[in-house]
Amino acid sequence: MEYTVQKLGQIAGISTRTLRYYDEIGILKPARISSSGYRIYGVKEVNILQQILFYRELGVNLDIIKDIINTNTFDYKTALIEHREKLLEKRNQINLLIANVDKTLSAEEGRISMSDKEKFEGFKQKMLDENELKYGKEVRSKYGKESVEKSNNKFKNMTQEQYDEVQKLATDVLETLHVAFLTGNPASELAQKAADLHRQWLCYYWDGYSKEAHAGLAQMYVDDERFTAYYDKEYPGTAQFLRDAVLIYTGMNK
Amino acid sequence: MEYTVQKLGQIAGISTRTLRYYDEIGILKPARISSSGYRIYGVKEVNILQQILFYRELGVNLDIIKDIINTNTFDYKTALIEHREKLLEKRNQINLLIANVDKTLSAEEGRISMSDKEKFEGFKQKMLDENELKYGKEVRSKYGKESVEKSNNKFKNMTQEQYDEVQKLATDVLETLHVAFLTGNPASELAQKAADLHRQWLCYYWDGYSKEAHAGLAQMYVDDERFTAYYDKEYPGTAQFLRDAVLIYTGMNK
DNA sequence: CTACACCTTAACGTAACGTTAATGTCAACA
DNA sequence: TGTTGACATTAACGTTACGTTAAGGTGTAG
Repeated sequence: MEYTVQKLGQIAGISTRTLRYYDEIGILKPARISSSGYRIYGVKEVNILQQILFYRELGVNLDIIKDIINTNTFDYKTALIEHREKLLEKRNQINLLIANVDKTLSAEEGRISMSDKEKFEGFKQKMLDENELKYGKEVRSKYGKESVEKSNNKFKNMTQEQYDEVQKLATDVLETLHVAFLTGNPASELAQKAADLHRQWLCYYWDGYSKEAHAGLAQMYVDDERFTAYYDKEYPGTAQFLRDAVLIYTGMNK
Repeated sequence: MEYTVQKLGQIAGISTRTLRYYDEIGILKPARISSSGYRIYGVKEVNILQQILFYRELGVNLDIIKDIINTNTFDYKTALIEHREKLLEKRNQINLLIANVDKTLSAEEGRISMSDKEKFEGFKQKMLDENELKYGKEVRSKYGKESVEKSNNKFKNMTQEQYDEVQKLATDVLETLHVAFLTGNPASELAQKAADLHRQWLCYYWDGYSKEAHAGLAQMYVDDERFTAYYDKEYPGTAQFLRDAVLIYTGMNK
């Protein structure tokens, strides 16, 4: 079976230009050149091309693909694992970009809702505002405004007892956390208790609990200095400790 | 406050080349040109530059940024929301790539298991140990031991009947495929039956079935010559036929 | 007056091809 | 045999957002 550029291009689903380019950069040379100067590819070249396209689809750089196919002692598996790492990194970058866009969008909304704030009154309302100010933006940016609004509604409908319970939970979390912190082990029973209390506390604010969101918030406690300051006030390092505990608690620690 | 290229570049954290380029493409013109031809920027330009850099950080194309800052009737919010969509799409693509790499890696193991299986029929545990020795450490360190153990347990817990069923399914897939192949139509009933058998077979190896992953694997059968060789052994073209059938079966054939 | 830091324009290089442009080749048909 | 149309070839510019020389003019401190 011999193929010209177009035939090979057709069965492989790529352009003739691509084949010429691959010839040019030495990634796929034709089996031979016809008397009239045509590129003629054979079965071996088809297989190599399949390899190339396979890696290309995975987003691997052509230079590296060149190494892959030129090195017969190539470690296929290691290469894929390394490539996977790169993809994860890329995804993280995009996640960051998304978070930034979200933040911007919610900040924009924040400005608009500021004018609506006159409607709000009462101490619960004040608390809400504070909460909003403190956590709204970040949480909103991460999990969408819907959940935050749900949370606000939930909070507005709290009874006095429920409200007291929340306050108590908040201090419980902190106290348990501090004692656990002294043990130094975020997997310890006490630390896990703290993480569980933290989850309970959260559930007063979030309508739908999810491990991912919980772990994400815990990570934020470390990333955002305002949160860090709150938890580290008495014992520096507590925020990080809480994050570790929550990661274990949620099973999100890889 | 007036700035030359370098001063502005320093406070903005960008190169002088970038500023000249922005001038060149008309995205940021200096306030005036000094008698000696130097670019002189003012406060207004600093603000515009901040805008530019802000959008740039979000990954927005310079052409679009140009529109944004040149159009006073520009709808920032819509633009950002659209940009967000694009980012989400990109992330999905990367997720797909990651999933493909993962499946490739695990399928690779599956393939090795298969060839070993024939040799060591009846010695499942021994094979498990070998697998563990060869790949356990590496995969475990990269992906956490959980998934590997899941896979092992799944395999270990197979009854003899289940094991036979897998073997039978594998040959069923191949036989059905070969007969269907002669019809030449991957949408034919028989070809779809083969795709379904293939799915059943897969489900013995994959913990969570998904159309995307199934289609991805089928594509790999065409892209990777080792898989191609397996399916094309008797009738060349079978791998591609299976892929087409699976693409139709999963509805991923656009 | 001389360094020396700073400014300028011009032009090539990057990754992976797409897209003309100008021209040669092959098979088929009148 | 001549023509047509589908194929092939090389060459070269265009794409993004600058980095990197190169060659030369300007401003100011010593």
